[in-house]
Amino acid sequence: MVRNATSAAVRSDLAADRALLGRTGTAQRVSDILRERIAEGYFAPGERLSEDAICAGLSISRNTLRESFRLLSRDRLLVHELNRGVFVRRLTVADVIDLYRVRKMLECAAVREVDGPNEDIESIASAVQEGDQAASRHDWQALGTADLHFHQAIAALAGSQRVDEFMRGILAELRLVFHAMDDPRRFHERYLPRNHEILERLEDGDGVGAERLLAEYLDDAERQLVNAYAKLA
Amino acid sequence: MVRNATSAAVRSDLAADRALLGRTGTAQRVSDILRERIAEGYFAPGERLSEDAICAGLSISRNTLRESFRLLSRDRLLVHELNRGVFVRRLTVADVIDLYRVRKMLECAAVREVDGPNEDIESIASAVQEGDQAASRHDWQALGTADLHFHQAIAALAGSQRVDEFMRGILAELRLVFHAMDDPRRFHERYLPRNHEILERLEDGDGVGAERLLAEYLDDAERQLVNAYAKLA
DNA sequence: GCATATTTGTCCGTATGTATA
DNA sequence: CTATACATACGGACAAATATG
Repeated sequence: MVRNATSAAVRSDLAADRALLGRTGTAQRVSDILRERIAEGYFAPGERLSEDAICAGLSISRNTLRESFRLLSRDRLLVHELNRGVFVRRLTVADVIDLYRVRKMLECAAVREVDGPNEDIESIASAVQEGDQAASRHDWQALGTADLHFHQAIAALAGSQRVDEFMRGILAELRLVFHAMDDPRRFHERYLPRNHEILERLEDGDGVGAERLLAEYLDDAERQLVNAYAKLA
Repeated sequence: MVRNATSAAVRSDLAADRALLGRTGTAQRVSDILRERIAEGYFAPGERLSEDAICAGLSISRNTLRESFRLLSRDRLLVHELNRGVFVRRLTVADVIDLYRVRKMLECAAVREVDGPNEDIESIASAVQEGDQAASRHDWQALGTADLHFHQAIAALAGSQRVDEFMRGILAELRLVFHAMDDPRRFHERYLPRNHEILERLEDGDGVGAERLLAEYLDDAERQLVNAYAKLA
């Protein structure tokens, strides 16, 4: 009986894994855990991740953990130095500039095509709403993630699975930059009203107008972020 | 003496590895070998790659090979099915459309910014020249890769390391599509003169003119490729 | 539908090489 | 220079899933 119940619980876990197609089990699961830890800043940029320590902590083998490390290195969240181990990525100012160059290309191209009602705009609107609620709660962490959701939704206007995935990676890297800064409040707070404006243009079907606002937004954000980041490095 | 000479030779190999920063040794090397085999069509789309067979063939352990598989899966060249193994990716028509959507976004945005002399245009010119030579040799395989080099150089105009890498992946996927087709000649041959035209515009600093030609090029190529590919699937 | 062989998933132990105190 | 700690890579083992008869 008990054995059956346990077996059923395990089975449903495996079924859930199977649903997410690429799942290979442990390695993928572990990489998701580590990705989360990195995203929330538990592992700081520059920190070295010891194989033995994490193996022991998560009760997995070195081989499995190494597979997880590979996945995260591929996502640029970890850097692998030969015979030295893996470290949480520490981005340079040049990286920040590169990230914003990519964002300008993708996000601007995505909004420019908008010339009428588009159902994908709903997810942009809900990201803006998410930001409003976070701001009213004075939850600046949540405001930051709402801003990322906003721009992820912007990129999704392109309607390309690969652009979506690329953008996810870009924003995950950007999160590393935000974690290196002390005060996320002032940074994200300033841009909330501009997200509203961009949304309005899109809802009016004015893609080129939205593009202009978005380009200004990204230039300002890049300038401010580079200034703040250069002081730390 | 002999021992010293051998040691020196090995050392220079390792030094070369170290120079290419991300090198982690065997796994990376093996993934490069497999990537090459896939690119040249030795492993056909849909084919399963046996762990034992490749381990034996390359004289490496399963653990190392599995790390290589991870790397290639991350590049979308292999797909990993749980408890079934890895297969060479087989792209759908939707994938082809997605790939061209990305190309239009990136390549058009890259050329649009050109408004004057640019040293990066040299590599575009040499790719065109590479295509001319391949065509004169009637080497259609080489013509195909020259075309890919051309578009890689186009994307490089953006001046972003991440865009370069993304584009490399996009074009590697596209190679899988070309391998599924029988006659690469007619496909690539048609577009060589258009590459010349685009290059001329860029050398004249006419970015927007180049963008228009490039957009037409990509639309035509997509249409033709989708038609040919739909017949196979 | 069942029993088989094959293949993958995961883990362990170890020998070797590398970096660092 | 030595010693310690760690990463790399290998080979073997067993369970679980899949493919085959």
